[in-house]
Amino acid sequence: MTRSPLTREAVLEAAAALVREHGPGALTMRRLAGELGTAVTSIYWHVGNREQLLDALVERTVQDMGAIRAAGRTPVERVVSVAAGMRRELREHPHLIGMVHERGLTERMFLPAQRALVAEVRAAGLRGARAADAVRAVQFQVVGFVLVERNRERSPVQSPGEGELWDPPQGSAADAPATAPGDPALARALARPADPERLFTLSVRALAEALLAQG
Amino acid sequence: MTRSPLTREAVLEAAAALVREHGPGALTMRRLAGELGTAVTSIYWHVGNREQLLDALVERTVQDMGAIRAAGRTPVERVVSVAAGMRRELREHPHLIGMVHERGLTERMFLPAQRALVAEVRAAGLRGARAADAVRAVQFQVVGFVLVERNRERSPVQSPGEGELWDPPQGSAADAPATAPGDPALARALARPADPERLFTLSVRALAEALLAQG
DNA sequence: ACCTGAACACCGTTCAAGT
DNA sequence: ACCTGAACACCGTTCAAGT
Repeated sequence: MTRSPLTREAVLEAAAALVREHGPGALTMRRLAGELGTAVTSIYWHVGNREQLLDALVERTVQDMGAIRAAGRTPVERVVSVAAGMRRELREHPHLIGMVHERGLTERMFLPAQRALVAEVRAAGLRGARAADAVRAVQFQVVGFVLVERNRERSPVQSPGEGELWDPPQGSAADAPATAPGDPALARALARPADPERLFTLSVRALAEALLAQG
Repeated sequence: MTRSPLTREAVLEAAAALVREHGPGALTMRRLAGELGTAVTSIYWHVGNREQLLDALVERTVQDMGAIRAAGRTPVERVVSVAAGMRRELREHPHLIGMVHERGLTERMFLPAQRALVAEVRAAGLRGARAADAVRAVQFQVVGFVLVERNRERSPVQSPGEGELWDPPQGSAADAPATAPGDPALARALARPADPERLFTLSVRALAEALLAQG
């Protein structure tokens, strides 16, 4: 029953499967060895230590990420479509995004998207440092949004606090300004959980509108 | 040499110190016990398991966070000042923010800031669901930005990829649109590392301008 | 060149036993 | 009510030894 000889590629494949199916927490060297039917120590020979294994894994999926193409008529709509594409790609790799983030590779991951954003920003008439700022603002916005969003999904017991907002601030100092006097629709809207999809589009569009208006 | 009896408060204090000085990774039950001069198992009696200890720790510092007051003349400037305050508070607890984030408490952490934002958004004339969207958009923007920013700081080997953007896309398909034809200032700006402080203010101001303009 | 088991230094957690 | 040590089931990593 000699197994096919272990390769670096096979190790990465098994590791990726483990992460995909059971999350990054399930990726232990010993469990991986079990999955591969080898001794733990063999893995070290092929991919170095655990940290290097994770690096390779991340590198791999970053390169697998597809290009992002703009769609829409106005530059603002095209920027929004690129942002939506970035978000979609991030969300398609729910486990990886955290690992990419921890490794500081989020920007490299979005080089193609950056290229697309540059084109749109220039089409809107922005040049030089101002154009660069606009591109970066959108990139930060998108990545940041997805990070917050993903976290929100993982721990759904978020909203209880949001209701308190409308009770009198009991323990707090009296210098807290009175807010939302007589706007029950606002209060209700904030009490409801946010619709991330809508909020995302709305935010990116607002940001893009303001930034591109300078062109 | 009988030590003063162990209390829940003492455990939390020691744990907080450990995190503050050596990061969350240093907070192990055994090391904590060592620091306190007790058996590991005593900790369990006082605070439950490690997860509950972290919960309590986070809860603690979330409540310690000060109120945030708006400053400035226009609603936009006042929103920007609140956002800056949120960012400052987050950055003052560099280790905690990750823990808060993982526990999905970021929003609760910012209830006072939300109250301030509601006031400004209403001052700009927004009402109901539209006002709620504006508030949430800013909140997401700020928290997301700080998350991305913090990650960037932790792994400074980020920029190498950004240079590649301006080389001909060698391996990539020919369908990649040509970008930034003849804008060396843009290329240079994107090659330089971003100035987060500037980018933050710029982004929040742009977002606030567009959102508040609807009022 | 590739794979192995043994060993080291860590983890979090449970539990029966002490006072 | 509070604290303890022993024990269990895990970790990542090193290393000398095998083929």
